[in-house]
Amino acid sequence: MGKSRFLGEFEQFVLLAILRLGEQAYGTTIRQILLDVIQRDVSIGALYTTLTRLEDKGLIRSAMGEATAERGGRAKKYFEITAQGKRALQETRQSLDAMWRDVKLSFVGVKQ
Amino acid sequence: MGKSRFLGEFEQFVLLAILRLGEQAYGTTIRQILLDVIQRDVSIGALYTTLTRLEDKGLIRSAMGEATAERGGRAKKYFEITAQGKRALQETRQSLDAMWRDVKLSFVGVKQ
DNA sequence: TAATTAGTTTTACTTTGTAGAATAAATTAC
DNA sequence: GTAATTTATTCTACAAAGTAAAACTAATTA
Repeated sequence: MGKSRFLGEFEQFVLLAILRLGEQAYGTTIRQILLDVIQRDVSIGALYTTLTRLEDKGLIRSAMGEATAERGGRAKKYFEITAQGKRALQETRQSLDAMWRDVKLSFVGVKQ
Repeated sequence: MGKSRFLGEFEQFVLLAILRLGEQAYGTTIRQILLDVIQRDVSIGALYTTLTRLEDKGLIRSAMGEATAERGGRAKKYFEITAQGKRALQETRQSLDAMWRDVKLSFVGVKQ
């Protein structure tokens, strides 16, 4: 249950990472996607803190996976985005788009 | 002097508001643009806190305007974005775009 | 000179971002 | 069969960013 109306900037990236990972979204893979796609190297602890908070707010849900590791390791906790999470993501994006609109014009001297 | 590498979500909106206001960017007008464009109603105190922090980080600069009020009121403090601020804004945007790319496909059932 | 008006600063607290260490549960080597 | 190794999550603690409300400032006008 979140009283805050907006997505934090890192929360946004985590939600997007989960979306693009689909079935394969869990701690390690989410961290890796962030590293691959936007070169953002966050500690795994930092990531889990955010995941926990997103779940508390109802923007994602999780389910423990089978303990089917090939070689050692404990069970994975898979995440997926909720309808509310998608909505939050879209609203944030729309606001950003609205603010960027026309601004481009004033952006002289900086490559877009 | 900012050690944190990323723009906060509200910081981003404030920078964009300043950009689109051009010469006319000061407390009241920035607040109003946020309200008009994205229906975000933030207290004036909250806004100034963020403006101060953005300036400390070198993302914007300010200059006191003449005390040319038509009817009462003190001098305005005008803000403008620095080159560093533009860069930060663009980098944030590029990261967001990169993360959104392809994700659209998995977005079934939600209107874009 | 007291109201009024338009604007900025201060104070205080909540929420979000972040790392590092601790813990957990499985597999394999001896 | 137990000690290492591996893969993963949880806990703890603190810094940074978001936010409102109240205080303050400096003009103008009645």
